[in-house]
Amino acid sequence: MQKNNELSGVKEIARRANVSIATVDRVIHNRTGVSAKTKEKIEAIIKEMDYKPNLLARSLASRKVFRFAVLIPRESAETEYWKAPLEGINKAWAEIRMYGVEVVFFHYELNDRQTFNNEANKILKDSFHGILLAPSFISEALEFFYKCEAKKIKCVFINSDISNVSPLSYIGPDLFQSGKLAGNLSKYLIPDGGNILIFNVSRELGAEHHLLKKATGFKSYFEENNSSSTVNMLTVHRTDYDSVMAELAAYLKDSTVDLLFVTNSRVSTVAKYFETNNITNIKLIGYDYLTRNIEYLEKGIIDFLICQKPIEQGYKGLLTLYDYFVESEKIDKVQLMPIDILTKENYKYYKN
Amino acid sequence: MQKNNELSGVKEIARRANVSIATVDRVIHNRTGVSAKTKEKIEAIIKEMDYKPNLLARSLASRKVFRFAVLIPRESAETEYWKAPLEGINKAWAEIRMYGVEVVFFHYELNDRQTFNNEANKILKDSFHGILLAPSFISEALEFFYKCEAKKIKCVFINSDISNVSPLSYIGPDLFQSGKLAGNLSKYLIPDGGNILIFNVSRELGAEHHLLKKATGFKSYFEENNSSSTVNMLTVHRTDYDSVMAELAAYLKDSTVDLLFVTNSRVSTVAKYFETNNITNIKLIGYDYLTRNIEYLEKGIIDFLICQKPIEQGYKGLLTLYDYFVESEKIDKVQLMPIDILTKENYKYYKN
DNA sequence: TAGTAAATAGTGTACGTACCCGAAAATATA
DNA sequence: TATATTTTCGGGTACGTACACTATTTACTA
Repeated sequence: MQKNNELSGVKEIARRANVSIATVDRVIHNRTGVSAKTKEKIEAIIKEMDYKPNLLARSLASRKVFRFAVLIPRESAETEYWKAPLEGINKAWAEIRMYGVEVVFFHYELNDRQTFNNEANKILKDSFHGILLAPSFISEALEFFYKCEAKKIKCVFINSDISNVSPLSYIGPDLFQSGKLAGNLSKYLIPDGGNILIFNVSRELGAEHHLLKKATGFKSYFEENNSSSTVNMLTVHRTDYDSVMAELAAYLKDSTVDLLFVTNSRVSTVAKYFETNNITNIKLIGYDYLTRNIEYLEKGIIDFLICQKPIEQGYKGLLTLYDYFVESEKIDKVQLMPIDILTKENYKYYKN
Repeated sequence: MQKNNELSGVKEIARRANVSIATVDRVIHNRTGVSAKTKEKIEAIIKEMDYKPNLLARSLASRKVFRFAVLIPRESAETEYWKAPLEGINKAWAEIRMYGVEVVFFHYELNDRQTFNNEANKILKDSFHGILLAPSFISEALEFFYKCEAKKIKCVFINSDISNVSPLSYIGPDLFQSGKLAGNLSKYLIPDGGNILIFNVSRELGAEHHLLKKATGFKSYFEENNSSSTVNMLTVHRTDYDSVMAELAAYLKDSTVDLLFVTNSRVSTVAKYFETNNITNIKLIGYDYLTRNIEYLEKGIIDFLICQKPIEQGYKGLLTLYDYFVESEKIDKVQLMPIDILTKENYKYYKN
């Protein structure tokens, strides 16, 4: 069996247009050096043939290399979350490296905004075509983004977005809706009229903006449905177990809570507290498919986990840069991730 | 910026081994015509260099074509379900056709097992390297599978599996667990001790085996949890609205039902019945992200939809054949799909 | 109108691999 | 030893595209 030897490709275009391959090449890449007349003719033929360049041959012949930087938090002792996007990025890289894609990784600490600046500056000193970043710290990320724009470097955001700014694409959850879904799920856990606590656990204020979006979405569910539930919010600026425990204990001493919504992956910290103190009457909703969280989901201490495909975010993030540069495709400005619900019953089948 | 001009590729291997490129090529594809000594030497060098062939160049230079047949149900007036796998297949094909992949489609009617045989025979008369099929009718599919095995044609199953048979891969849901999850979801909808009805809607008995697996899984949840709920099952061998309606009405006249579990995408038919008859006190769980189902999910008539990534099933199905033949990768025998839960709140973000 | 610069078009090689074909070496047969 | 066979290997071209380099045509200047 043979590959389709139908006349196709630049050679056939050249033959039909009575020009050389090089001329066809010129109009395809719309370079200069072709008269308007021939250009028009060739373009017509290309359209008529519905010519699609052979990407294999193209990238084989091209000596071009695209360099992408990745700027995301380092996986921390407190949460393994960022392992997932990294895994997705590496998977994508493996698929496209033969097309001439180079990737350099830069990691900052989620509880230290200065490290973001350090890594960002390293990137700016080097030379990259595109950057895949998690803009955890709004003002720092914004500053960096503008510098990139000035240098004509394309950015793709993952995990959380920044308002009023337009990267090549945002790939991640709709944070508001994600929170709203959490609110909705509460109706399956407790009757209306209960006491609900939104619990934010985050060291850096700047990295917290996306948690607040979730909280807002969560609250909106109750407002829109004229719920008689009471929804309060508590924020802890420490992420270690003892601090979280202390703050939570203090709160629970004065107030009754029927359902607790943790706005990020730190839900396992709360679950651990519930477990050690034998608290079984508070329903618990949180985020992310992490081993520690799954453990508590399995045990029934966490009732629902909401997940947003972190691996896929990384995977799509790098592929988006690739599509833009190598395949020069038009890119969706926003690529929202699904809002997945994990329970004790279905988590085994989840693909992060 | 230039591509890595580090010495790599067959040329470098040939240089190091003091042989020609052709000889290296011979050992790579372990063809005959190379002395044991040189073969050994070249293999050592390949290992040492950790040589990875450039797939682009390989497939560009290769004149090989792989022909795959796709044998799945035609999208019917009653359910658009099979549009989704088809979409996934076409997406995958678009990505790999430049690697020399040909795909021919064959469609059978889900309510007529004879059409399966007709199409299957067409496939056997032609010449294909691999087949992607939905083995809806067990005995017919089994017969076809054995004929393919005899002709050394590789098969990939999607959507439902057949026991005691080993295709190249099965890509689809774990039907038992899927049903079990549905059972679990019931606890969020009705208190324990309720009356539950499993409802199968399927014309052909043979195409129903995977529905029964779901039903078994569903029941197992109640057994394992020592539930006091009553679980009955009803099967209708017509798929048109009037027949379904009649059967259901007859059943409901004699029995009270608190929750109804429809084992396939026909749940919208039931929902329509509920809507027109203003039945609001029966919770409804069903399958698949179809426009009609989503409509009733939005309206609150369907409470949960379970989805199993039909598009991805098709996508992965074709890619699996491709990986096996073109990239000669080792293939996972079973590729289970996630069991996704859709509610009114999160369906908008679902990727089928 | 020659002479020159600018615009336009063509030729040829390279990318990394596959594979045909023929040459050389090794072995077998006479 | 001469010839025929077989085994082993190298040369060279092709895949479809990119691009550097060269050749031709056209337009412009003096």
